[in-house]
Amino acid sequence: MPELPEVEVTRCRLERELLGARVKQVVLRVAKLRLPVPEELATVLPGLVVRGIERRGKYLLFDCGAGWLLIHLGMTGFLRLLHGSSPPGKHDHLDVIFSDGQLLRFYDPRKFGIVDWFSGSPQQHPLLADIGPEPLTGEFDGNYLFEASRGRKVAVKQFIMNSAVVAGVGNIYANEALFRAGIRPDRTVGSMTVKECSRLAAVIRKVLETSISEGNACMVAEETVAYYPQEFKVYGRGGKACVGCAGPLDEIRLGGRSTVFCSTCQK
DNA sequence: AGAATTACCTGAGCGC
DNA sequence: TGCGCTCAGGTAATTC
Repeated sequence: MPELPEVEVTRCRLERELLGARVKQVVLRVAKLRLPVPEELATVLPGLVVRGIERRGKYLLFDCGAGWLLIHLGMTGFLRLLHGSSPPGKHDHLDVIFSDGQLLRFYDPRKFGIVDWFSGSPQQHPLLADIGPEPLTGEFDGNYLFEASRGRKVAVKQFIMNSAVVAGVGNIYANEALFRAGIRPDRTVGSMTVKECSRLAAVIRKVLETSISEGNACMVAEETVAYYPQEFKVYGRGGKACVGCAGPLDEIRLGGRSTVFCSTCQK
C-alpha cells in the first residue's frame, strides 16, 4: 500500500540509481492494468535516457526527454531495481531494461496501478491536471484548507483524501493526521475553524515528512524499492487502546473506508 | 456543483 | 481441504 512517503522514497532511490541511464529494452507482459498500458512503450522508450524523476501526488514521472513515463503503484504496486536478468514472477507486468545492466521491474498483483507514456507537460496529462497542491509545499497550508472547505458538507477525512483538494493523502495518513490534530474524521469539513485547518495542514505535512525521513533512513542497499511500514497510532488499531487516553479506539466506515479514531481525544 | 456510489483486481483471512 | 464470503483500498467514472 504505497502512500505518498513510500512513493517519495522510491523516487529518491530510483533517481539516484537511474539518472543518466539509457533504456535498452522494454518487456511488457501484462498490459491490462487499471488503464491499458500503451504498447508503443516498447518501441518509443529504447534509446532514451532518464533525465530526472519527479513526483506528483502518488504519481511517479520519469523524464525521458522525448516524453514522460508515468507510473502509479495503485494499492499493491511495487518497483524493484535488479542488476542483470532474473526470471519474472506471476505479477511482474513490466520490465524496463537499461544499457548499464539495471532492470526496473513493475509488480502489481491487484493491477490497480497505472503505466502510461505521454509527451508534453505533466500538468496537461488528464490524470494530473486536476490534482490539488502538494502537501509538502507552501501552497498547502491552513488558509488554503480553510478557504477550500467553505460551504462543503463532506466529512473532513474524505475531504483531505480528495486528490483535487490536496495531492497524495491516502487512508492511512488521513487517519493518523486527524488523530494528531485532535479532529474527528466525521466532522463536516465546513465546520472547521481557521485554527483547526492550520493544525490539520501542519500535522499532515509533519506526518508525511516524518515517514519520508524514516523511509530514507532504513533505505539500505537492497534490490527492493518501496514500502517502509512505521508504527501507526490509530490506523489498524480499531478497538485497541488509544495512545493518548487509553480508552478504546472507535472504528467506523467513511465513504467505504476503514476509519479509526478516539472519541475522547478527537473533537 | 457537490456528494455518493460503483468499478477495477486478487490475495488473505475467516466461518463452516 | 476447500468453498464462498468479506475485506483491503486509489482513483476515475458514473449516478444521484
